Amino acid sequence: MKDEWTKKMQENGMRITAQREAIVNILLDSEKALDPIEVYDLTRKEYPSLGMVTVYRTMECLEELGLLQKVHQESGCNKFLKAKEGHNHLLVCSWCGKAIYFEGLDVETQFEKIAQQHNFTMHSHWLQLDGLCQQCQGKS
Amino acid sequence: MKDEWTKKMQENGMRITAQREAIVNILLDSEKALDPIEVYDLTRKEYPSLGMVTVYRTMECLEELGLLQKVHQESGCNKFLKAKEGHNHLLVCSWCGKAIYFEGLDVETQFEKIAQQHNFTMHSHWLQLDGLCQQCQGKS
DNA sequence: ATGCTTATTGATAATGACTTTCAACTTCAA
DNA sequence: TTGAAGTTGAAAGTCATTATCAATAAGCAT
Repeated sequence: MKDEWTKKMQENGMRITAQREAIVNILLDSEKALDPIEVYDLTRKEYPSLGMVTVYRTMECLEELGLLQKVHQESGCNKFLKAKEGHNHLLVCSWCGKAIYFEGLDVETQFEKIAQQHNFTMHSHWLQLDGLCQQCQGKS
Repeated sequence: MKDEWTKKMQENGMRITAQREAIVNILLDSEKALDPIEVYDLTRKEYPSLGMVTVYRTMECLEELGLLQKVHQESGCNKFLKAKEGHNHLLVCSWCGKAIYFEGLDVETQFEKIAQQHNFTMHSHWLQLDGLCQQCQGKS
């Protein structure tokens, strides 16, 4: 997965720097969506001199390359999760933030139908289930 | 609808002021989700001395009362739409912002099933279709 | 209607997230 | 190895949102 990211970054003219590697490692390791400050704090454990600006810039690039995907939660709308191609259906734990892409739901056709009924041309949809994962049940 | 809002506001100890009435009018009239600045600008046409802070506070209260619902869009995550009880399925025009609550989709059971499969207890879900409404087709 | 308690208002200041700027530094292709 | 071009981080700037507080207004009790 890291190779894939590195490749895509290089292909798009991005240089691989130590800072970017550290940031990418954090993002790839995380099973929850992270905002820039969280990434900053986590990454500085490995790379203390890292600047906040670098985090913003790197995450922006990674999103543009489709490697990161924005996740909106109660806890913030600036959180990013490693993207999973063609899967924008998410199950998110509202306590710990753990995010799981799920499949096995065949609703796209129904979505299209709804859109047509209202004379909309649909471009994208967004489906997110919020709840508590097994570890966090009973905590809220 | 306005009566309903006024009633709910009063029941919860909120006083009905001219400013709040003006803000509520704007929100009830709008067929798209608005952010605080948009509400501020629109409302000042009727009530020029209105302060930004009042907009923030009023909208916050209205959200707490369940009269407003947050809508996340590309254009911002601080937009609010008049809520429709029990309907969190939205069709949003990505050009003009027009938002329509839709029904006729029976997916809650499937959502529950997905959650169970991953040992989640689901609390809420969020479904939004983004596209272009009839008037805006061909504009983007 | 009148007064009084208490919520509300808006100007101002403060905060906090994010962006811009720029000189020094690093990557990587030649 | 060298140099052009991308990258970095400190500092300053911007913008949305929040806190503060004295003045004001709502609405209840009289």
